Amino acid sequence: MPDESQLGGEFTLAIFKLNGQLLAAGEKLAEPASITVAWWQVLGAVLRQPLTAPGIARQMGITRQAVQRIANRLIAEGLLQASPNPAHKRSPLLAPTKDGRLAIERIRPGQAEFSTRLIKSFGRAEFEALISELHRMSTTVDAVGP
Amino acid sequence: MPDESQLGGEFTLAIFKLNGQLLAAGEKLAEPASITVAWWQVLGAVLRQPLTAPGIARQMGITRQAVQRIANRLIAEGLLQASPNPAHKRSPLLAPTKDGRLAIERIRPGQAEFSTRLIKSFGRAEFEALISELHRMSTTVDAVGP
DNA sequence: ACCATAATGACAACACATTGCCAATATGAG
DNA sequence: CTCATATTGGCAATGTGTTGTCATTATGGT
Repeated sequence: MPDESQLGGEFTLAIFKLNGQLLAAGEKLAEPASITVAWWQVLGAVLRQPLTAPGIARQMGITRQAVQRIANRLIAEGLLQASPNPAHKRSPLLAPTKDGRLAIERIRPGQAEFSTRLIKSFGRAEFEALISELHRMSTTVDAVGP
Repeated sequence: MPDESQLGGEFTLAIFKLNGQLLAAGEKLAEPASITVAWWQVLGAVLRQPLTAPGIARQMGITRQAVQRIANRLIAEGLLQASPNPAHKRSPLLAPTKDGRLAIERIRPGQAEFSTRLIKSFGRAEFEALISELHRMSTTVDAVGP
């Protein structure tokens, strides 16, 4: 059993590194719309259907407080709007404004271009297989994790 | 070409999620030593040989300022010590103190246990293959990236 | 040896995420 | 209906990372 500990560390570092690389790539892609990656993620979460702030947080896998602060900021910037929620008097449904959708639209071409080049360069079949393995790894970490 | 854009997004989200999961696991593992994951990483970087703060940063792939602040904190906590650097009068070499090594030692068993269980559950061959693909993906992102 | 350039440490401002706490509001079991 | 419990938004403190700036110190080409 050659060094499980070291192998685990190598895996962790590989994920951390890729996380940083993708964040940096996202910043560049989001720049033309003058928004940050976090704003992009929140706006993206409500493109298809309005959600409450805690609902967005659950979908993104981060805390509701983090989403709440970004949502407040996005509302102040006029990119997100709150509508009364019939199911929750205290928790309005959040949806992008026209400007919010415009911002996402301005990012889309660059994102599509980047994805296309990345997948082409990495190999489409291998790309899909990698995603599949990453999902399986997520499940495994949840099952095993300390 | 079915939706490269969506596939790219799915990949990014998978990496972000795993990043969060591994950070959370790391926090739990580091807790018995009362240190954070960032402290652990910095201490881990100088276990084998002393490095300067910018040297640690280059190895970790983050900015020297981020490392510097953590290093200053670790020195204040008595986990890291600075020794004169013959090659750089302004940039001391940083090495763990006895307490610093003790802290890492206290983490090691849990980390080894977690790694072993993770690799066993995921499959060793698949685990190694995944790391290899992640490295290849890092290279691809660097080559393609916006 | 000299001087432009690079590297380093310190400091500040900002973005993002976390935990913990509080008060107000839903929700659901009895 | 009532009351314990869960959810929600707001606020504060903290940790981690970034960029930018500044003064000081090395480094290297001429």
